[in-house]
Amino acid sequence: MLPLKFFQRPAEIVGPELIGCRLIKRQSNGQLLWGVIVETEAYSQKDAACHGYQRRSKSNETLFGHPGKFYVYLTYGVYHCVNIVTDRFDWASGVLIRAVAIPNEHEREASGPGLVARRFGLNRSHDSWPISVENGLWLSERSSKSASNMHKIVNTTRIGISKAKDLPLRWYLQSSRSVSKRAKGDRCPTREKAWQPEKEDIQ
DNA sequence: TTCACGATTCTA
DNA sequence: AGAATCGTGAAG
Repeated sequence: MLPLKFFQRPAEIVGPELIGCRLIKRQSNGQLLWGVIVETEAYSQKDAACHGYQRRSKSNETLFGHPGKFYVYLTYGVYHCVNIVTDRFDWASGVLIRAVAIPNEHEREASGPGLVARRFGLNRSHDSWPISVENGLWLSERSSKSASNMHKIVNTTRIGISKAKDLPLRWYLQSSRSVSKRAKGDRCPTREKAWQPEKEDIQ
C-alpha cells in the first residue's frame, strides 16, 4: 500500500511516479483484480483543463478535498474516469489513471480511462473513497522486477481536452502496448519486445 | 427550463 | 473523421 505521504505532493510529481504502480481491487468473490498503471495525466487548480479550475461544485468537491482518495466522475454521459486526489486540502489537484495493463488479459482491456473504470467496476459511488486495503480498493508500489525506473517513461501532452492542451502533463510506459494513444513518432512495440505484467509481479 | 459541452470510445 | 449519449453548470 502506498503511504499517504506519496499522495501529499503536487500532481505533476505523483503522475509519473504512479507509472508502474498497481491498482488493486478486492472483488465481491474475494479474488483480487489488479493491474499495472501504464499511463497517467496530472491536473491541478491552476490549469484551465482541471475540473477544479476556478469552480467548486457538488460534482468536483472531492478534488478539493484531502489527498489519498479516489475522485470518480462521469464523462460524456457514458464513461467514468478514475483519479487519485493529490497535494493538499483545499487545492484541487489529481492524477487521472488513463491505462492499466492487466496480467493474462487482453492488452487493450483497460486501455483508456473509461475502460479502466469499466474493467474495475468503478463509478460515482466510489467517488471520495479513501485509497485503502480496508475498502478493498488501493494502490501498491512498483515491484522491483516490473515496470519501473529501468523502463523508459514518455512525457507528453494530455489527451481529449480543449484547454491548456500544450502542457506536458501526460506520462506513459513506452514499452507497454496498453497505452491508449502514443505520442507522435512513438511506435507501439511488437508483442515480442513489449513489456507485460506477469503473475509473479504480485507479492 | 433550455442549451452547450465535455479528462471518451467505437466505427467507417 | 464523426456519431453516440446524458449529467452538469450557466444563462435566460
